[in-house]
Amino acid sequence: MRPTVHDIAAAAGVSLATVDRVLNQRPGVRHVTREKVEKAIREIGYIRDVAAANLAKGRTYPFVFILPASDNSFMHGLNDEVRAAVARSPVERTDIRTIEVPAFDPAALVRVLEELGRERPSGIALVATDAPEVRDAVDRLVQDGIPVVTLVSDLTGSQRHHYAGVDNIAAGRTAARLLGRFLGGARGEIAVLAGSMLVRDHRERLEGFASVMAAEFPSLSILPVIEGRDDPEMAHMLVADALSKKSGIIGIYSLGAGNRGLIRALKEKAVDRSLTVIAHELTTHTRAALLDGTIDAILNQNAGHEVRSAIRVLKAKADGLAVIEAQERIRLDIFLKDNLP
Amino acid sequence: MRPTVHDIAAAAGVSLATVDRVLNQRPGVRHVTREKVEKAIREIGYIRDVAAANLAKGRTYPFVFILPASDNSFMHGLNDEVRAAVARSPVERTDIRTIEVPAFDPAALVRVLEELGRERPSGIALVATDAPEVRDAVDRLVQDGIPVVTLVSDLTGSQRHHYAGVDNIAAGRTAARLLGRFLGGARGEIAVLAGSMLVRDHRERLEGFASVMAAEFPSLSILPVIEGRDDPEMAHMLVADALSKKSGIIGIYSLGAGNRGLIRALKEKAVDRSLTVIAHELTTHTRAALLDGTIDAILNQNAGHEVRSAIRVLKAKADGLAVIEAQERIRLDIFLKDNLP
DNA sequence: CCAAATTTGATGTACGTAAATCAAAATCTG
DNA sequence: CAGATTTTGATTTACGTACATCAAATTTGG
Repeated sequence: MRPTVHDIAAAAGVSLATVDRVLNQRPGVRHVTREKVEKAIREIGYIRDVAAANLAKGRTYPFVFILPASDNSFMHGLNDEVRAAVARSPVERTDIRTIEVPAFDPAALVRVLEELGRERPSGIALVATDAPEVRDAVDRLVQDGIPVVTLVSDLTGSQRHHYAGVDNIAAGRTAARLLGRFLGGARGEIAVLAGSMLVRDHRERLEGFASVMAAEFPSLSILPVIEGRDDPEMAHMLVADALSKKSGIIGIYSLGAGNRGLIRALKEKAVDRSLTVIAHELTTHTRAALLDGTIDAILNQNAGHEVRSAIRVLKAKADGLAVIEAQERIRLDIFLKDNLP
Repeated sequence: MRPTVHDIAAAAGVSLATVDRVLNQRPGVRHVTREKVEKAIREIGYIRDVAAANLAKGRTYPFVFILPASDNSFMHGLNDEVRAAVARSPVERTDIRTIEVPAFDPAALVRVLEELGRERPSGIALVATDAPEVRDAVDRLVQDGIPVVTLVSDLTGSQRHHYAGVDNIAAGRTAARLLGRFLGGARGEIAVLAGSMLVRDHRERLEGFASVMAAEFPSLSILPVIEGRDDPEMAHMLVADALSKKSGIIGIYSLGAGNRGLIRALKEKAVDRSLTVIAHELTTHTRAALLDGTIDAILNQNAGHEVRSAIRVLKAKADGLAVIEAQERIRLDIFLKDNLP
């Protein structure tokens, strides 16, 4: 049987109450006694039974998720995953609330964060808009002792405790290599469709993409970035326009959302041309496009994993426990038409 | 507060004892009463507090993992992951034992399975060698009510409760598409290195690979499969030999283990040739080869996820609970040099 | 050395469920 | 309808930890 608090008490030659004081860092224990108990804990290899502890505490974790109000499949999916987590709340002892804020609007995000500073939940997860004022607001929360994790998009130079999202520079690099290799040694232009250079994940993807392109595929040149604000309508218009004007385009990297519009433009404009297309985020639309050959590869981040990871990290931080970074690493999925889930 | 057994009792107008009898399917409850209680459970939305239940039961799950005694990095990694799971045993209330059996030896595997049939652990996970006698042994265990999951390699037509591994046909198809597209429209021969056609995962990878190759990349022809028995020495010898004799080889698909030998052969024999190589399993060796350009892509199954998934499934089966198939799906990782973890 | 302050011990209750026991009530059998 | 059988109720203990209370012992300061 695994050792219990009673075993520690016996081993250290103190009472249960003292063991409890040491374990839960309550005051009123002399230094020497505390060390004696800690030694016993180490020696008999005691591990707290978390289930029993939670049961006794009856603790619940009030968490808040701040999500952008974007009308694209990825954000809808993220929303669904948060709702799924809410559904698991009774089992996980979490109490999750979501707040929607306008997308790409640092001021609105800051207002919500300041409001939460007063409310003091056990943890906050946010899809960050990368702006100095947001960073400052997050840093204030962290200074106040509230656990904060960024979700999907990180916050430059902030003190946030953790980032639950993919390595976007690596994602961009991967996209470049796939595109470059799929195109063989062909010569031509590559169009890049992004949401906004205001969000860090898009900037980073572009950065990674451009650096590998420049270093390893010199026969391909990148056109100025098209910013579609993750909006299908806007993306459609801009891409259709680019395809009409530039006949040298042989590849497209769509690093943001709003792929519905991109796909529509491709089907209208590029039936005669054979474009190689790499897009982000697996949705109903990108999936269908991958299967029918409109898109050649999809890079994906699993929203469910991100949300679950964020919750695990927030819990750990709220309890002052360590996070196993390797376990919380979010993988970049690469989907071809053959390995779709 | 979430409802408890007391709330059910009150709602159904019966005693706690009766509720307990219904919840834990103990005998001695009239049909009408049982229905009354079940109705109350549904209506107030009671969910059993698993933590409290496990605490009360003090139950542990004796599980057995049967692993092949193969000297390759992947099996070593799998072993490590099982050991890591053993380390987590006290927390997870599992009691995991591992048994090593000679690789590719159905008879030895059957002997172990029959032995376990007498011992009756709470669950068995095995890396299956795909043979009829193994299938029969597994089916007997299943008939006996012992939960069985296959790990990494599945068992044709058996009654095993679950398979914790990747979709190997999809893996082979993915490898074919990557190789085909990386090679552009080039014409030439593709060598395939496998471990043994005795294990189902290798057969399936080949099947998927060959079908996409035939359908979509007719300019590439597949050479007869080289069987290296997942052994680095043997793989080295066979690949070196093939490279010397066949000058038309422009690509290699290594679908099994023993990649150390393959890489050594490539570095010795193919310095002057530019081969496109796709291999399975991310190990120290394949990782280095990917980074230095000897290998172009690595398909990987995360052994840690497979082991943890197997344990979750065995637990669920042992408790007679449902498995969320979507959650237990093992993803196929695709690594280029840019997205290595 | 005494009083005050600090440290430690002893003990009990709670969390939600499992499981057992024994008594009481209801139902069935002939 | 008596007696046997089945069903139900009431109650208790246990799991391992958290947390609170009060008393006793020890240490500290003056």
